[in-house]
Order: sequence, then structure tokens, then C-alpha cells
Amino acid sequence: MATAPEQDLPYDVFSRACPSRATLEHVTGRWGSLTLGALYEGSLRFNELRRRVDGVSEKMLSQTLHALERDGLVHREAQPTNPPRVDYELTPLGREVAERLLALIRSVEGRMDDVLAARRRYDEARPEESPSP
Amino acid sequence: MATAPEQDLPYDVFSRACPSRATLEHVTGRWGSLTLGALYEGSLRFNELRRRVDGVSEKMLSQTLHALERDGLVHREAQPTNPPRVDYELTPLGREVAERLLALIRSVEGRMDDVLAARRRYDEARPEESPSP
DNA sequence: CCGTATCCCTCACGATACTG
DNA sequence: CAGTATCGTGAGGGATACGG
Repeated sequence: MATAPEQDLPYDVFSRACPSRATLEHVTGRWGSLTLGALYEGSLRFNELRRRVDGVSEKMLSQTLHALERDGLVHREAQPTNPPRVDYELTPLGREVAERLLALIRSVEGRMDDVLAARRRYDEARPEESPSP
Repeated sequence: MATAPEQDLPYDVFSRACPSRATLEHVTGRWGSLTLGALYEGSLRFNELRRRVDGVSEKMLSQTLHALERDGLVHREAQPTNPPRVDYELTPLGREVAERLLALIRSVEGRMDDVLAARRRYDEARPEESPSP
């Protein structure tokens, strides 16, 4: 089980300099992951998205969407109507990534009982390391 | 394609208060994701891990490992030898999660050319909004 | 309705030093 | 080797106000 000789993939997220690390951070980031997850169900408007992703600020949502659009994961469709209407939806690339992401999210959600149990065990074993001098 | 009526899962990462959101952040966080990814190949010692996850500081690695251990994703095996030897490895739960995570990482790595192309297109379309007064 | 601009503050993080 | 302790910084992110 020594480190397998790593196929020489052109992009390696483990190295600090690789651009894939930045994209991975957009995708897995606090708001990026939830945004992609929300859009997987279908296209949404700005404020719909904002309501769906509980807790996100306008600023962060805007910023997140820009990053995802720039990376080619999200498509922005603005209609020049009045009042303005803008829809966001996943690109095919975005769908592909979001699919993996959703699998991860569901996996975590589905095993939360185990996680919570593990936490309780961990915390009990270390009631506190209170320095008692 | 309206929002499907959401099976009433007990844990919903989209709501701010759900504990699953915290765990998702441990898993997808900058260092959490890389740490889980590295451990997927096999158990590693602290400094091996540190070298594998390019750029992580001692402090952040330590902190990350604690969070993952507490969530029951990583097991810490300390041997009371001298010099001390501590191995970290994924728990079965950790393996399950890391598997999904790795699928995501590989997906991103494998599509980086498309991402980079999208970025170039995006940046060209907006050379810069330099205010030129 | 759909954002961008500004202010401001927290806390995540890195650097450094030290212990078992 | 395997960490903990302490401190300083700046980027991340919330609140608010304003523009198209």
C-alpha cells in the first residue's frame, strides 16, 4: 500500500500551484457547494437561490456565482425585460461536477447519525483537559 | 422541473442550523478534502501527510485531523514507542465519504482543460471594466 | 428585481517557539 | 517525531446603502 506511482495526470490538486486546486475550492467551498447543489434541481433566479441557500449574503452569492460562471460550471441567462429577470443554470460541465458533489452531500447527510454518535464518543473520552493547578 | 417535493430527510445541509453543514465543511474544506484524499491511498503518519498535502501548516493539519477524527472519519493510532509514531487512517465511514470526494476531485481534475478554456472565454469577453477617466 | 460598492470586523491562517 | 501555545495579519464575509 505504498504510495502508488500516481498516474502522471496533468492536473494534481495536491500540489499547491495546480489551478485545479482553486477550482476545487470554488466547487467545495462553503457557498459554492450549496449553490451547485441547489441548481442541480433546475434553474433558479437570484433571489430564489438566495432563499434556497439559507444564510448566504447577497455579496457572497454574487461572488460565488461569478466564480462558478467563470469556471464554466454555471450559465447566466439575463432577459432584458422589466423588471429584469436573470436565471442561473448548470452547464453540462456543471451538471457533471454537481452530480458527484450531490453524491457526497447525500452521503454525509445519510450518515449524520453515525457522525453525531462519533462526536459524542469523542467528547466523552475527553471531558475536558482542564488544567487544575 | 419545479423543486421536487424533497423527501423529508432528517438532515438537510441547505438549512443553516443543520449539523450536517458543519460536517460537510470539514469534509470539503480546503484541508479536509485534501487530507481525506491523501488518506484514501492508505494510512499515513503526521509528517508524511504534511508532505503529501502541499502547503498545509502543522497547525492546520493538526486541527483538520482533530475535526475529522471527532466526526468519526479518521482513526488515530498512536504507538507509545520512542520516537513516537502515530498513524492516521480512514474509518469505514471515512472511506465511504472519501470515495465520493475522490470521484469529485478526479472529475474536476479531469475537466480542467474545459474549465481553463471557459475562464479564458470569460476573461476575454470582459477585458476589464477599467474606469478610464 | 438584480445586482455592485463600501465599510468594518472577525477569525482562519501562517510563523514561530516550545514540550513530551 | 508529533504535536501544543501564542501572536499578528489580512482576506473572507456580513451589513448596509445605492445604482440600473
